[in-house]
Amino acid sequence: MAEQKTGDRNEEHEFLAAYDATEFDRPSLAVDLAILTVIDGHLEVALVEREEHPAKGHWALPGGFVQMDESLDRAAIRVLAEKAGLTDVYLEQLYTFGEPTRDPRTRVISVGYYALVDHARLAPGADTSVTFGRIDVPWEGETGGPVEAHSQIGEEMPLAFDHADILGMAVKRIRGKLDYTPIGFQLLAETFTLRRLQDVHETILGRTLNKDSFRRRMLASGLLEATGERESEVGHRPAELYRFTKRSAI
Amino acid sequence: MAEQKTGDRNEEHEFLAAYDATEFDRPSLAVDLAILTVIDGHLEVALVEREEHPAKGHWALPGGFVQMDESLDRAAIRVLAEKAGLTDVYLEQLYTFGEPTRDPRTRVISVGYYALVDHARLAPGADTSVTFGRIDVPWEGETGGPVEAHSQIGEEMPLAFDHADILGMAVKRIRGKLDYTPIGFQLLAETFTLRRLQDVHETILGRTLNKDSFRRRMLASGLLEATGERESEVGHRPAELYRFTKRSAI
DNA sequence: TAGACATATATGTTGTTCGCATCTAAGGGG
DNA sequence: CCCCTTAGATGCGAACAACATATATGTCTA
Repeated sequence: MAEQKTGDRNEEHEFLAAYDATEFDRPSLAVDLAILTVIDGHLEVALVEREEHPAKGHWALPGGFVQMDESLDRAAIRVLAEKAGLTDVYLEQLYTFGEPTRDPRTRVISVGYYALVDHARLAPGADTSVTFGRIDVPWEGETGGPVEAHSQIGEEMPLAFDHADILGMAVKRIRGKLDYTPIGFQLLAETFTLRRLQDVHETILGRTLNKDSFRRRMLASGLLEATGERESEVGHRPAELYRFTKRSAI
Repeated sequence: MAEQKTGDRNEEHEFLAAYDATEFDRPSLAVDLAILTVIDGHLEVALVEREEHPAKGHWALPGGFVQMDESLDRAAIRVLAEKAGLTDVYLEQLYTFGEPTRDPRTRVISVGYYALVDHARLAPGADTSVTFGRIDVPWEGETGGPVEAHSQIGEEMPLAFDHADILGMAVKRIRGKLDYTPIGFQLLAETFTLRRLQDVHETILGRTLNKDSFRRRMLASGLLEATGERESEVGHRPAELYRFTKRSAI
């Protein structure tokens, strides 16, 4: 990096003091979260029913406006805690949506995030206002496009604003990422069997995988370590329990 | 989608009319573009020297504020045309940068984009204010992290704001994308030899590739079609010229 | 004009990986 | 104690990658 001279520094300071921040029009800035989990062989997402206009009666991704002193990541973490009562989950920025008409109130730019969480962490609190909806993906592989959602009893859950696009982008992203990154672990408890991990992968990808190839691939990745323990009370031979070696962090 | 009753429509209309758009603080919103090309075996990026504070004397990615009635993509296309005189190039949203302190003037959120363009399209106009700098990538593979730039005669070109991070993210993205997507074509002219295409891939990836495997992979992808023509005046056996079959669009 | 030279293109060989099939292991339940 | 179910290991062939070698085809030079 180049060093600035002291004269430059003073000059810059004066410039900044005189700068008028209202010179340009500014849109509102929000984060919207696709909080994903796998429940009973289905990919599900946290949704909030809108009780006010606009899009009253539709379902929205949990979201909130970004405060002036917080980063985008920090805003996403805050929304995750406030709306879903979750901390320490896998969270990643997805894409930013900025069509001028995406929100009828005013110009709102939404930075989309997705989070992956073990469904077992969702039940206990029940202090959250979110409902989980099952995701219907009308396309194969990583084609991409909007998706829809329905409740566990089959009722449609129409999505508000462009949230079908955000959610579709999230599904596309994790499908792609699953091929070369071990994000499947994030959707499981601390220890799990290889079968459970494969179930998660199959649910996300929407297709069946070869059992042996999957085993080999996972064990060869060096990201799993055997705990030495086994599952119990399963009515058949118990499988080894594995743990994610946190080496590669998030 | 669920139908709204007429009563709901009127109610929503009244709500929107009364909505106060100034309720929340709003950051400025900009787009910054990493316009990438390959020149003489080097990955280069379009940079603009800052002649005013802040970061005077540093080099910045071409960028601009998003207007209130234009989408993010449209803003990026506009900047591409205004600053670099380019139209119809490969352009994709990259990541959004929103650290509160990334711009010392005021809170500025920047939606990063990257563009890929054949370097031959950059020379003729010369009506642009951009200079191309060579990218130094201090990491291997797809590790990620900030990168630096230097001029073609070896002078450092210190990057302004967090543009080293934006550029680093762009390099990481295209390295990853190159493995399963034919974006290399975007950096070449209409027709090209397999050798040229391989050169581009090697430059981007920062490592050599096996020639035969590369040939097979490219030809098997079904995205290339032979033109029947050959290069000429090369001092050795001329190679077949290929063309990108636009089937899969951008 | 013949041959050297450089690179494109084709062919072959080997090792790795993936999918599929088969076999054995180990728990629970009747 | 036998049977059922799923875990986990082993073996085989196809597909594919890297590496090596051989041949084709242009320019350049003596």
